[in-house]
Amino acid sequence: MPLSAESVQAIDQIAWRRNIPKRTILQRAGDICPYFHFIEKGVGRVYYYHNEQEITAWLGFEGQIISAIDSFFTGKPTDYWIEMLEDAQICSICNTDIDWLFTHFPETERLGRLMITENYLRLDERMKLFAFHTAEQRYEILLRQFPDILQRVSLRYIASYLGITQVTLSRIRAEFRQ
Amino acid sequence: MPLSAESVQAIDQIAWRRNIPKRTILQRAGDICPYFHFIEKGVGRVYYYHNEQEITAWLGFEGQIISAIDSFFTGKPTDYWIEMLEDAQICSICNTDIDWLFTHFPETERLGRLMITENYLRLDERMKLFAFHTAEQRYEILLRQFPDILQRVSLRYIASYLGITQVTLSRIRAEFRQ
DNA sequence: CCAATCCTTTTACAAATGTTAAATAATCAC
DNA sequence: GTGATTATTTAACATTTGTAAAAGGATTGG
Repeated sequence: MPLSAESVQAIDQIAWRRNIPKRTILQRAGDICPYFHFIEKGVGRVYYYHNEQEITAWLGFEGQIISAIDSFFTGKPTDYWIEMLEDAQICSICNTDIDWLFTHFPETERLGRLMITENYLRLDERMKLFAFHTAEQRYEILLRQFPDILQRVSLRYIASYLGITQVTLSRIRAEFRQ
Repeated sequence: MPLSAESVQAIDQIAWRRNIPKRTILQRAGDICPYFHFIEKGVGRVYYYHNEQEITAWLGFEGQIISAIDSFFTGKPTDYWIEMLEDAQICSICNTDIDWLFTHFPETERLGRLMITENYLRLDERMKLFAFHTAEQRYEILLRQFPDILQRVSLRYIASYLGITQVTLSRIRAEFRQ
């Protein structure tokens, strides 16, 4: 989507680009100024605790956005942690800056709406994946979607992202090898 | 959110309000101009076919929006059917009219963004419901959320919405009666 | 290189949910 | 009201997934 030079300059002003090493925690649960992070390089995971277990809610790859998206929208402290799993290059924008941007450069509001819409559709896909596919089908679909995921993300995070235990994932993989 | 008189008038022009009887199909799979329907009275369900079975993807009550929301956003033909389960009062807006509205009345674009955001958060809730709760917990939570749902929606639709078979739902209900 | 730690697989068993079919209950059309 | 249809429950059995514990592999820091 094309933007005017003024809007682009404004985005440049509020965006914060940087390189960060593997295992950096991009965001901690409890933060009240959540960022929206655009991944230029690297893989990250969004997770939170449920019954003292880490649950991987989202995996983000190059060209995608990774964010504690509920908190980003509501302005309340987030329950999510965000960790980069590889050395990464990240471009972040704080949500108060986003509000400023939308108010002063109305055309960016449309961009924002379209980005939320895109995320909505991805979440809708993920919802259908859970509602109507077995664990094995979800694993196959994930591999097709991200062919290099096995080299980049450890199996316990993948299991958690698929909503199954590591034991079940191991069983599925054992089936596959036959 | 307050809107100017001009925006309100424009919305009035494109909105289509009407009463429809129980069992009316609001939208058929394959349609290419999907509507977004605001429910003023009644209950509706959004469903689609998966392995020749009807799957209830969404239930909508008074004050909520019901829509083949993927198609509404993408402009592609929808796979969803929408049926009202009670005599209902509906206010519908076509997505091409929405685009016109957003372009000519920029303040409505913010309203649109906030509405999508709200729907995103609801879907996120539903996602977590599936990922981290048993069928029994999902049923309890649904009853708390919509206390009159048992009088208004038949159990097979509820089972489908919860992502379980009718048999499993019956078992859960039998447990409850003890 | 080695010990410690973390990651993954395997095993045995338990619990949850699905499948099929039949029985019962409720609703609808005439 | 009555018969037909639809909705819900129950039963028996199969399958999937979870839990806990142990064992084997891989990785890391000194």
